[in-house]
Amino acid sequence: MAGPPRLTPQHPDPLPASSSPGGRATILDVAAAAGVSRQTVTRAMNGMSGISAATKQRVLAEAERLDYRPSRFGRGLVTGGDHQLGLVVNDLRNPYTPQLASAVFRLAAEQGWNVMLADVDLASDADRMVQALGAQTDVVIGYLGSRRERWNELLGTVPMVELDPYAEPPTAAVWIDPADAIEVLADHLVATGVRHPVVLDNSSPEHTSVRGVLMMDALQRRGYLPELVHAEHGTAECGAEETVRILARKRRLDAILAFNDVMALGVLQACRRAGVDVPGDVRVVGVDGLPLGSLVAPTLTTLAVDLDAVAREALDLALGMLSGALPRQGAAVQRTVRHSLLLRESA
Amino acid sequence: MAGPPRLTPQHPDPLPASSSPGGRATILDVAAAAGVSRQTVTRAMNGMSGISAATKQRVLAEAERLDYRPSRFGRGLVTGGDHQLGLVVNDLRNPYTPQLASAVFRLAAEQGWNVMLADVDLASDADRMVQALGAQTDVVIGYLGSRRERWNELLGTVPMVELDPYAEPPTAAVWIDPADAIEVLADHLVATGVRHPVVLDNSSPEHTSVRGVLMMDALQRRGYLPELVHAEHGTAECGAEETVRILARKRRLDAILAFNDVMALGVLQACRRAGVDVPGDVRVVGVDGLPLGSLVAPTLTTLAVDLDAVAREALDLALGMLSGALPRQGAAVQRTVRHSLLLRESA
DNA sequence: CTGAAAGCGCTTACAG
DNA sequence: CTGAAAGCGCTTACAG
Repeated sequence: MAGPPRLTPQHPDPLPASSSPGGRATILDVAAAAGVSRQTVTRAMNGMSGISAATKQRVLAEAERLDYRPSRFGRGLVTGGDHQLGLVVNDLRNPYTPQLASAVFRLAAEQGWNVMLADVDLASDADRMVQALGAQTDVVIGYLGSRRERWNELLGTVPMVELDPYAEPPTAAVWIDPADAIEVLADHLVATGVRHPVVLDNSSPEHTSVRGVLMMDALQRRGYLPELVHAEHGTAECGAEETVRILARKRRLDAILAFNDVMALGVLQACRRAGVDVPGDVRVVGVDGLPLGSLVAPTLTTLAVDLDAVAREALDLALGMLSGALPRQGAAVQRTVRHSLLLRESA
Repeated sequence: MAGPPRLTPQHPDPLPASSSPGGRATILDVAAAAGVSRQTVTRAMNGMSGISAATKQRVLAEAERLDYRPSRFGRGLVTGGDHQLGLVVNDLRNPYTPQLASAVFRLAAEQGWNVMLADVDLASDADRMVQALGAQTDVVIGYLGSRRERWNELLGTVPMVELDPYAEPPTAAVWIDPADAIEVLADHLVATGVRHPVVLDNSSPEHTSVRGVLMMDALQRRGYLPELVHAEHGTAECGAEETVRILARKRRLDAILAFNDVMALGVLQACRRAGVDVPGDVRVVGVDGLPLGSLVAPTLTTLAVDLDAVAREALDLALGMLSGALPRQGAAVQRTVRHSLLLRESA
């Protein structure tokens, strides 16, 4: 009746070739160590039913001893995993960036999406970061600047939504358009008696920014002869330095239109230190509408943009492309969000 | 010589059961559609060598037609995937947060780590976010506050490094300790002739913050009878509102120590509007050392913390635990970073 | 309560 | 240049 005696006990799972010499412990290592099958390990690790308290405890102890952590890839492969969104930004320390990122995070979370962030401004290996982002996410949103073609290549099949493109984009994009607000602002400057405005652009002499061009044009069409100043960085420090130079050079000057709010904050600071009254002597205007602008004195007049709207449009495009409801090219995947003049004290 | 004729062409890969009705196309769908094997699809998708231009083009065309994107799980399972770090923060719109996040991102990127961010402050489903974060990352760093026990459970086997714990933590942690700087500050207040300081805490009457307690204690030991004011939120608005109340109530008052820089900015604004000179009438001090504090007038004196150091210690702990060089419990996985007094104009 | 089987979607050898 | 085989680490049925 009895068959030949089994000399070796039947092992529930084949022993792993080597118990991970160098690599992480796997579910089979734990199973072997605890003398159970891998699905019993799964039950213990995930708090599932159908396992005795004693077995569970023994498995968990072995798992801890082996420093076992389930692979997110193995698990994701079978469970499907979560939806993941990549966000490319330029410098988290610029107050604009977290304002945008926060809006994206909030909306994404509402839809059950996780967000991975890549700050490519301070990165020496931005290409690697973008590629890694693409490898870990289902869709990428962000500021791509002049590197968008290269990054679009790097991202391969991962759909991309560009924010604030500097020129007609090859992919989906959300334009952030200051043109209308600039017209309103120019009218406001005329109405308040400005005579000699300066545009403080964040750009190089070879390449004026789009918003710099729009500002100059709107002023010229109203009969102004505005000066255009190029500042290398869009920071408060740079804004302050350029303002010191401008004030030293120009006798007549009664308005400074800065490229963004952060630079305008530097302008305000430089004026304050030079004893120049804002808005009495010089009116100052920023762009972005950061809450920060209402913390300084005088509070900052600015061309505000609704970053919640930017985030909403971007996510809408991203999810639309993913679901197949939207194409991945062409006019159907372009949206526009416009600035609006936010009058505070500085102009 | 010739064998029996093959009536049906040999298919390189078995046809997928159904060409993904509802799900995403897989590599087998593309292989079938292009009439090649899956490894040829891999070659085409990943720009590998060993594939003819014609085949590659045909495969890529089919991939595009089927909207095929390789699964990051399938790929990660075999390639090992990247190292991924989770960061839990409280509110990206608070300027402190991006400053910290930026430091973590920069250091993580230097070591080839990607970062996933979860902002749990504005989230209704913070628990789900933390769990999702744990599922996608190898280690989690962050501000956990009173929810740290629950989240530690949720994270399961994912190691955790708590930042700025409010009390002795069960896990690895980086303390951010203002005690020394507060002593230096208190001496400074004495030296500059302050008589009637107020501590503006971000807390409830039932539970004063650690730093509030330290401030009160340091002042009392120097013979002061400081008043403690509880502000509900750590925002500029709240700081301004409380300051208005304090100014209306107290005739004698010559220093306000705010819970953080952002609140202190609100204090400065309220003083400015009330015609109270800072630092002439009232000295104002914040905590954090945000760059922002040097953009206002007067510039903000503050207890600064080196967030690069915080990020460095946190990453060091995280990577140490992951490599097994560090235990996952106990004193060995606790670090401390101290504030220091940064004297600017407001005190 | 526990385990044997199958399979998630990919890539990396290896063979031709 | 192309394909057959094996396997990454896990979970989900299913069988006992």
